[in-house]
Amino acid sequence: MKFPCLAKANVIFSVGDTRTRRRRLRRRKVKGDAKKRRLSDEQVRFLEMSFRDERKLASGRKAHIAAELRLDRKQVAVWFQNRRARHKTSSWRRPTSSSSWNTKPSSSRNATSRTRCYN
DNA sequence: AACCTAATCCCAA
DNA sequence: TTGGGATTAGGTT
Repeated sequence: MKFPCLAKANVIFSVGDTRTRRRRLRRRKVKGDAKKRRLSDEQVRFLEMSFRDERKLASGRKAHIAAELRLDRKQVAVWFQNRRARHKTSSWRRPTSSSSWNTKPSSSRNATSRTRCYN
């Protein structure tokens, strides 16, 4: 398929917090084209606007955004997912390279802060 | 089935 | 090394 360097790069290792053992695959390289990283300013602006309005994509809003910005729905979904994830955990230092998994704040993981605004 | 989270990957800056 | 788009595995709606 599209993962040339993938064939034998199938690694299995456990992720700290008990939970489950995830099988992670080394990802593709995406051939010579597609060096379209980084969304443009306009796009980010629009996305942020929508994010403030409603943290979770729903209904046709995603499709509208995607159409407006000329992006894939997938891309919009990914943006929202990353946004949510990276904002939530911006309090405690994120792992940065080695050790990663064992180093959560251990305290103040409590709470009631499961507040998701279901609209 | 589409969507989400959590973790990770990976590459440009 | 970091930022951030993309991918993965597994869970939820």
